[in-house]
Amino acid sequence: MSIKHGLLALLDQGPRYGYQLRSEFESRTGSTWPLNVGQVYTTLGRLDRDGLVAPDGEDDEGHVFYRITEPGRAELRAWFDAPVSRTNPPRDELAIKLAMAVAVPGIDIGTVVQGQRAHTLRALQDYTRLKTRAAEDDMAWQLVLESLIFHAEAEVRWLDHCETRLARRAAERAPAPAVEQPVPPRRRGARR
Amino acid sequence: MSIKHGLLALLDQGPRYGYQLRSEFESRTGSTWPLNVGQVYTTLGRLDRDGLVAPDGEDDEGHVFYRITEPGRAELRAWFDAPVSRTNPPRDELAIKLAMAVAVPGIDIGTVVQGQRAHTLRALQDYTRLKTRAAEDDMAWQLVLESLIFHAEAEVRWLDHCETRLARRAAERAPAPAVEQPVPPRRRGARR
DNA sequence: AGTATATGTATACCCGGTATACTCATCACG
DNA sequence: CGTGATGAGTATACCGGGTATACATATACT
Repeated sequence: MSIKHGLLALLDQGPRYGYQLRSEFESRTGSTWPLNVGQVYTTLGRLDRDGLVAPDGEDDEGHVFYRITEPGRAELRAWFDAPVSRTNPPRDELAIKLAMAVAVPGIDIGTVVQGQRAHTLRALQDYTRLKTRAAEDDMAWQLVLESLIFHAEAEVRWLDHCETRLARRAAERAPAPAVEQPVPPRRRGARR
Repeated sequence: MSIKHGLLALLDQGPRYGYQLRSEFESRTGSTWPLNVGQVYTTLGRLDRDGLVAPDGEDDEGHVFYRITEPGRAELRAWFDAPVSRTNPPRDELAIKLAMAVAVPGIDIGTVVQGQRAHTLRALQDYTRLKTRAAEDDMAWQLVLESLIFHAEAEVRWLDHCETRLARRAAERAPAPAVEQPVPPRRRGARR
């Protein structure tokens, strides 16, 4: 939903055309999340279909403009008013990977953690380097960068935390390794 | 890609059928990311199409089993070996929202930040409550929960950081404000 | 002149997320 | 005993986001 509302926020500042929306979206988020142009046009189509934006004619250069409608403004307002739900957080591939790794025999979780840690640390360094270069007046880009930094730092801390946990488990298991078999759900008949 | 590989990881431990895969996937991630059954079947179809799994017959109760293939094992191994890319991080709706909010006139960013902060704090409390209840031997679920906690904490810290940044900007923009809006006292922490 | 690059619109395709249809078995209840 | 709720189980429809690509024009470089 972030693209839809992001475009609405931009259109709230005046009519725009597709390519322009992409440029502005990316300059706001500092090219962190490169926005495929195709998504702009498909999203504009859906917004138009839902009555949140409306075509606003073409200029002499052939740019197809859109403007926000009143329902669109209401939708935008609602987006800003309601918090982003963190009760159903988006799937985190890394967390899933480790959750799977703890039970899959034959793979070394320590190596997985270390590889990820190094990778995330590199990303973190890239972010901090970008931050020193960021224009001082570009508040949006700075905030986005700092969000990325905070989350990357949290990830590194979590990875370290995983390592100590896993080490503790390994120590407990070493004396008397116990492997639990996965129990499939109760089987009841399923034949049609 | 996490579903695809998650299913491969489960199938690596022996043939399974669709419904069973959903149950095990959810028990691993502790029901954080409820997995719609439909996705299991469509994903299994794609995995079959790509030769990473193969049908493994039905049992007497009509369960349609799948098993992992050699290419499937290679794919799984590659997934574990390569770190999750944090150079192209997934779109963060909250970061986008604030990046847009700083430029949209007529909306109070402070309110947005406060609303989100309260919401994220509530989610954080839910997580810590769940953590006290988590079975001690359920390592996967614990790790996932701690990942969520670490990220929620990072989000709260980032929101506080945004507030101070925005306050500083406001001060620069309005050097001599007649009346300052009183800022309610910050409550920090609230951790386990 | 030809080629690369930027601007600009649009469509095809894949994957993830959600809802729903449909069947069969078990269990509770009046 | 019948009926209805619930759970197990498979499957499909639909939507939105992500990526690639087609296609056209203008500018710039060689």
